[in-house]
Parts: sequence; structure tokens; C-alpha cells
Amino acid sequence: MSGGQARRLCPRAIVVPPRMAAYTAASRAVFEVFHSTTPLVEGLSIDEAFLDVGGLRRIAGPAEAIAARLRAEVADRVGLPITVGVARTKFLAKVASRVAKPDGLLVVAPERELEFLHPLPVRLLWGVGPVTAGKLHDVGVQTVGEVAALSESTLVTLVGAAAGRQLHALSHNRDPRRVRTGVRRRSIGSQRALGRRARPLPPAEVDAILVGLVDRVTRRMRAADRPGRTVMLRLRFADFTRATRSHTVANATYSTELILAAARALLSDAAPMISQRGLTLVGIAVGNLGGRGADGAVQLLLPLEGAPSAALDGAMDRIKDRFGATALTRGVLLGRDPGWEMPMLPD
DNA sequence: TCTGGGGTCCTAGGACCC
DNA sequence: TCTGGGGTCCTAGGACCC
Repeated sequence: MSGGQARRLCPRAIVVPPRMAAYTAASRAVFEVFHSTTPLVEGLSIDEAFLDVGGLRRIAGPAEAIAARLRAEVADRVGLPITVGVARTKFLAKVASRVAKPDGLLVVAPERELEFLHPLPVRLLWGVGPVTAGKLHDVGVQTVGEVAALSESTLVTLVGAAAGRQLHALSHNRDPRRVRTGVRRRSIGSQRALGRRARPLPPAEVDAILVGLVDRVTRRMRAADRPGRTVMLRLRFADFTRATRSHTVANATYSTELILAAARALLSDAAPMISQRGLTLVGIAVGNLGGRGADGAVQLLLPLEGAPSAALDGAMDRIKDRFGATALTRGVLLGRDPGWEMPMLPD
């Protein structure tokens, strides 16, 4: 429930501020346990991850035993209870962990998948929030099994192409997605709610908040070495309507000045809306992130001295270190003049 | 029914390119 | 200047997730 509602119900409740730093540290410690279990870890959020343990059976036993050990180890090393869902697909594992929460372990045996899935309420399907659930309820659909009884085309008309296809697949427990490692954040943002207020915030104060947000965001971008190209301004108004404005610059940057300039321009474009509707939230996010490990190729040329293979290994190491490359091709440049043709001979 | 903060993905229109 | 066919990128809004 909302904080306001909670306070009304419990006037003497003690309200403590969140401690993000503590949660981040705990998350890191938990993920260390995950990585010591398998290299195939896909983080989903600060407190969730997929672990592919399919290849571990011979050395670590069945998934159920691995899950039990995982729980014990996290409790032991970090002191936190965790819930584990075990299944053949990511989707089902997630549903299982949701059902088993808190501090539980639930294994969905391959032969009982639909039996487990179909009685559950549609809200447990991934991608079904209040709006989609409402649309389904409108046509009398309450459970996953009832979704499964609908044709894909019916679902597509009901909730749109992508969501409809996904719903159809998930309700039949079709989820071919693999566990992906190395998934990177696509945007970095920060926002601040201003609360409802009697008189509008003076522009100078809105600007000061904007400066603070941009500073926080660009700091994080620099720390992560992820410059970005698209600056997004997010606004929310007193009537709970929202608006976003964005601008894309030619070259990725994490310069506070450049991003602040873009943010200010977007804000001044939105000035009429703000004075009409009353601002209650302002946020800045930067997307189109590049930087270390962004898609693309890096080529490092170096003169050949000594043993060719040693020189190549050295070059590969440098590229790995400097750019965090995940896929490498090595080759040999023939000729002496860099302006010449450059046939690359893989390996 | 209305806290706050951090994200992702999809859709659709428009400008532009060959 | 228009038509057809095949694309990309940007912008804005919306739904959803933790």
C-alpha cells in the first residue's frame, strides 16, 4: 500500500529510510554465491537471477540439490533467506520462485508443468500487469489455463501483437529463451518526486533539481564508463499524467555540461505543460549507451617482433583488458605500408 | 487508489535514405 | 514529381517489472 495510506492506518508506525548501499552490498554478496555455483548467471534485478545448471548434473548433482545448497550457502555466507524456483524454462522457474516466496524452494517436475501452471491466476504470467489482466478479465479469463484455451490470434487482437504471442507461448509453457550472461544496462537514470504542492515550484528550484539529477546520472555513467546519446526528460503532473521528451546527440558523452544543456532545452520545451498541469516529478535518463563492451569492433595493430603467436596473444590480452571484448578474431596484416590492402587472415 | 526510484520492451508515426 | 520496395533512426507514449 502507499506510504500515506499506511501512515493513516498506523499513525504510530516507525518509518525508516531505505538504505540502498546496504542492499547493493548484499546483492553483490549473493551474486558471488551464484557465480561460484555456475558461470551461467543472468542477473534480472538487484535481487533476482537465472542460473543455468543444466550442465552441472555430473559434478554437482540434480538441480534440486544445487538449489538447496544455494539457499544454505546464501543463508550462511550472507545471512539472507532466498527463494529458489527450479524448472526447465526461465519463465517457469520464475513463476515457481514467486509461488514459493518467501524463503522457499519449489521444483516443477517436467511431467507436471502444465498441471502446475494452468490453475494459476493470469497475473502470474510475465508481462501481465493491471491493464492486461483487466482486458483478460473482461472476456472472462482468470487463469493461465483459460489463456491457453484461447487462440493466438484472439490474444493478439486482445492485447497486441508481441504481448499476445508471448502470452500464448507462455500459457503453453513454451519459452525457448536461454540464460544470457553479460546482459548490459541500456539506460541510466534518476528521478525525483516533488509531491503535491499548493503553489508551483519556482523555475529556479526546478532547475536546481535538474542539475542535481544530471550530476548524479553522469557520475554513474562515468563510473561505469558508459557514455550515452539519448537524453530523456521524464515529467509527471498533478493529475498523474506523464510526459517524456527526448533528444539524441550525434556523439556519445557523459559530460555533465553537455547532458545538462540537452536536459535544460527539453525542460524549456515542456514549460507550457508544466505551468498548465503542475509538476510532481522530474527525471532524467540517458540511453543509447555505448562505452566499454558496446557492440562493435576494436582493432589493435601492432608491429610483429619475435614469435608471431606470442605477439598475437599479447595483443589479444590488451584488447580484452582495455575493452572487455567478448569475441575475438586474430589475424595478420600483410605488407609494410598501413595504406596497403589489409587482408585479415583469421588465426 | 495514488509513494518513490530504478529499469525494460513494444508500438506507431515521421523523416530520411537507396 | 510520383510510385514501389526495402530499410534505419528518432520521438513519444504506454505497459510492465522489481
